[in-house]
Amino acid sequence: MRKAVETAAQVCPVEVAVAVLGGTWKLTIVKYLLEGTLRFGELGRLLPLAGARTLTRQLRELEEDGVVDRKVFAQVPPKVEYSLTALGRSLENIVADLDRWGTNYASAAAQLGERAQQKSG
Amino acid sequence: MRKAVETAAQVCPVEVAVAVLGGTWKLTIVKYLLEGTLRFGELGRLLPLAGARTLTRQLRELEEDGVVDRKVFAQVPPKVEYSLTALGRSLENIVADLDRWGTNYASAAAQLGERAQQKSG
DNA sequence: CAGTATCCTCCGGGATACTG
DNA sequence: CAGTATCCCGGAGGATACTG
Repeated sequence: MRKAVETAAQVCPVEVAVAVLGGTWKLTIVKYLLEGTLRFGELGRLLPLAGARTLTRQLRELEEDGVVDRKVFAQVPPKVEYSLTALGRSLENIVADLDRWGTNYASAAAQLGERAQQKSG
Repeated sequence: MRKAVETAAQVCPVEVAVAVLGGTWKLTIVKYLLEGTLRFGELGRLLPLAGARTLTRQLRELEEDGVVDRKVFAQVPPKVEYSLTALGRSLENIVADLDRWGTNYASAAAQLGERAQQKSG
C-alpha cells in the first residue's frame, strides 16, 4: 500500500479512491483496459501526451495498488501486456459515471466560462 | 476553467473529472457538503489534517470549477457558508460509489499487503 | 471567524539519452 | 519493444505568523 493511500485511509474512503486513481492518465488507462488487454506501446499510442517514463510509473503504481496486472513475455523483442485485475474491473461503473460526468462538465463549464468572460470582459 | 482541467479536456472526459475532483480533500469536502451547508470552520474541524491555507485553496478551486458555492455574510465576526451547486450535487452517486469502492479497496488491499509481506519477508 | 502572506519541501510529471 | 537513468521544473500541500 503506497504512502499516499495509507494517509488517505486515515481520512475517508473516497480519499482512498482518489489516492489510488487520482494520478494523471490513471483513470484513462483503466478506461482503455476495460475494453481489453493492451501492450505498453499500444497504451503509449492511445495516450500520445504521456511520456514513457510517466506511463511506466503510472502503470507500476496501478500494479502495486492491485488495479492492473502486468504480464511479461520472455522473448525478443520484448512484450508486456497490461490488463485489469478483479479490483480494476470493479471500477467499470464508476469509470462510466465519471466519463459521463466529465462530458457533462465540459459543456457546463463552457457556459460558466462564457459567463465568467462576460464578468471579466 | 483551470489549466489542469483544460489539459485534461484534451485527453478524456474521465481525466476532466479527476482534474476537477482529484485534489486532496476535495471529494471528502463534497461528501460532507452533500449532507448540508457548512461553514469554513466546521469543514476545518471535519478535516483536522488539512491546514487552513490548503482548505481555502481547495474550496476556491471547487468554487472556480463550479462545484461549490461560497456565500459570504458581511458581519462581525465573519461568516462564510459553503454549499454544493447543481453540478456538485450531481456527484452524489459517484461519491457514494467511490466511497464504497474505497472501503472495499481498504480491505482488499489489506490482504494484498499480507501477500506482499510473505513475498518480501 | 475566515481567511492572507510568506516560506519551504516534496514529489508528480516531462525531456533527453541510453539499454537489454 | 519496453523500458531505465538522469536531470529538471512547477505546483500541491504544509508550517508559521499575521489581519480585517
